[in-house]
Amino acid sequence: MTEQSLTNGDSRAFFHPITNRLSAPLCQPEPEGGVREAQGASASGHTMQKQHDKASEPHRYRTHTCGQLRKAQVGETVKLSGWVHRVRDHGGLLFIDLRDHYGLTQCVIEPESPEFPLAEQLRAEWVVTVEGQVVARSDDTINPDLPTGEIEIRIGKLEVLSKAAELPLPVFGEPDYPEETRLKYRFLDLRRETLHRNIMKRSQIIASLRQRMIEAGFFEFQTPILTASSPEGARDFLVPARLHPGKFYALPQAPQQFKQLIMIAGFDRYFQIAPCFRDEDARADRSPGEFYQLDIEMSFVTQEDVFEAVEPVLRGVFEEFAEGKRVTAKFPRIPYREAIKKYGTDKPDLRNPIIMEDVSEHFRGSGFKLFANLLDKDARNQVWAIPAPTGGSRAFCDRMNSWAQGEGQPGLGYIFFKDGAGSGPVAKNIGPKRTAALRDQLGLKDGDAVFFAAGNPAKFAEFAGQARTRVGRELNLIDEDQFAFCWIVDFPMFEWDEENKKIDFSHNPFSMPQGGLEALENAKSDTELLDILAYQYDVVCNGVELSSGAIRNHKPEIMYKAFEIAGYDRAVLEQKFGGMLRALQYGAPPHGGIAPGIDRMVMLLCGAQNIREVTLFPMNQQAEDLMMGAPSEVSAAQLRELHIRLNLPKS
RNA sequence: GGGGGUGUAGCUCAGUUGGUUAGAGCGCUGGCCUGUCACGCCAGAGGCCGCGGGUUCGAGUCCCGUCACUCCCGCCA
Repeated sequence: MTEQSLTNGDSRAFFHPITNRLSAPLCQPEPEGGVREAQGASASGHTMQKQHDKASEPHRYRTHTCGQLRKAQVGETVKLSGWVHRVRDHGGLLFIDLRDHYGLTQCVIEPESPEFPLAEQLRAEWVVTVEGQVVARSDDTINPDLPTGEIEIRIGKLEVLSKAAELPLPVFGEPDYPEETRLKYRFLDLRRETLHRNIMKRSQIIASLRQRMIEAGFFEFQTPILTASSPEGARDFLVPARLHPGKFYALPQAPQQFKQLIMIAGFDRYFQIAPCFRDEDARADRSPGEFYQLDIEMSFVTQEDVFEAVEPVLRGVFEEFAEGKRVTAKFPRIPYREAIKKYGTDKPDLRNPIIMEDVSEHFRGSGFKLFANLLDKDARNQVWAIPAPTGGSRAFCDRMNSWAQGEGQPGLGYIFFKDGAGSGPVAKNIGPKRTAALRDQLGLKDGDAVFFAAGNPAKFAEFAGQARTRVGRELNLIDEDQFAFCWIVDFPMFEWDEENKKIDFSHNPFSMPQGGLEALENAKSDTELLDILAYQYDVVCNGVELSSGAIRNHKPEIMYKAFEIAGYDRAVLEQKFGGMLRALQYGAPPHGGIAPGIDRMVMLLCGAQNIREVTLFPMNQQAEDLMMGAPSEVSAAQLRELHIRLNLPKS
């Protein structure tokens, strides 16, 4: 199915210039060969065909789908049901484009037909059944953009199954409509080709993931939706417990503890297409409230084992749905600190070829006093170069500079190279020798430029990363034709919490520190503690963080120590993670896992900029479901039963 | 909680330094049309210019406030 569904799912090459519909409709059987039945189509397709072959009693609604008929069926009497996509009324002749999930078929009727008066009344999105003969179109009326374009149905009988009121949102042509309208009438929006195709692709991606995981020896288990509130992380969604006045369930932010308990229970390899709930504000790539993860956990594994299990699944599913784009053959492993130094972020977009470098030595004691003084003042300070191949014009450099100022930076120093020399104020100040040395280190040539960020890298790395991204985009250096994966490894176990002036977990308190208990006990100072790494990793694709994962800490004594370092005493740990701690005391296998975000994978594979384009029934940014009217008020009786009294804000 | 953008017909948008009766395209309704597939042609309906206040002889236009949507920051172990 895989290669073929790719072809069928490919939109652009087959995009119908006029109807905006795919010429190769979603999941339709191929005419010749006939084996090419994609999922979804097959079941009903087979049934229909069988019933048709029995001939005497045609199916109540259809003998074929709207994407199915070809020249081979010319002469047959068929029955199709679907939506009226478009009517073209020529007075003496009337065309109806009939649409269903599988495609589009043109039906035609003439005034002599007894059904003509009814046909004239048809409006967009009415649901109808059409019965009639398949006829070949004459050569000059064939529509080559439609898979069914060689035939049409001469309407014999016409039945209206369901009328449609005037549409708040047209399906045909997919004109731009406000998000609010699209969400309120989501069922109409979903009929549109683009969304319909995205949702189908999502379904196929999930089916593929599931199949790949099962083939790799993982078992799918369900974990509770009503569970206990967990102290760390995001805000919980709470559900009042009727049987326990004053107490609440929480929806799981992720099945994190459950999947570890599954390992401790001896099931060895777990996965789940897991819903996760976090009551945090939305972003374009983040649904408010709920999202899905491919949740994975494995026993008796090292970090390397997790990579070797997960990498083929991700690579495989991306290759399957990439529609020709290249997918990284072997995901490079980049230590966290190296990622920050080279890319200014822990989720680098490796399609961007720019790699930043430390060029402090070229500025130390140089005539460019601003940088030279910075380097003298504090040993931690550095100067980083952001090479900008082909960016060697004053106009571009100035544009970058004013962008930086708009970002609240003092500016963005630069040198651009032409006629064998470096130009710009920085080059003037450091002189030709240092300028040439810089150029050589960075491998730049005439027509290129380089930008500089200076100060304490901990403070400017993020901005430098943004500059790198911007340079890459503005200069068209980003190779859009690939999915570039990498593993980011060796995340620090702890980080400095500036707000509370203390050490805190940088990621997940359940991660195993590299070096184990010894490492935690041997660290003498905050600095040494902050240097401890964890078996904690991310997988990143095209600058999108798909997932975090870790080898878990399966030893209670390490857990106690780690929490102690982060400033939580024993009692807190026992109270908050009692179940987990208890489980660790009765024989826990070493284990680890990961949980790639499914919505983000689908977004990448659909080329969608917004998560609502790959979600069936999304909420808006205020976390409201405009179609169902959620959240909603509830009755006084419901509240009473739950022992809840509202205490609403005044305004 | 904070910042940016947007808000004129069902939709996409135009609307001059503030000046008569607020326009276009698409859609909708009606009529005509026998080969269209973004069909074509003719006619018509459709507006609290997001809402409230202010400045002015006069506000779609200027000012203040507010609301809605969206993007971002905070937040997302």
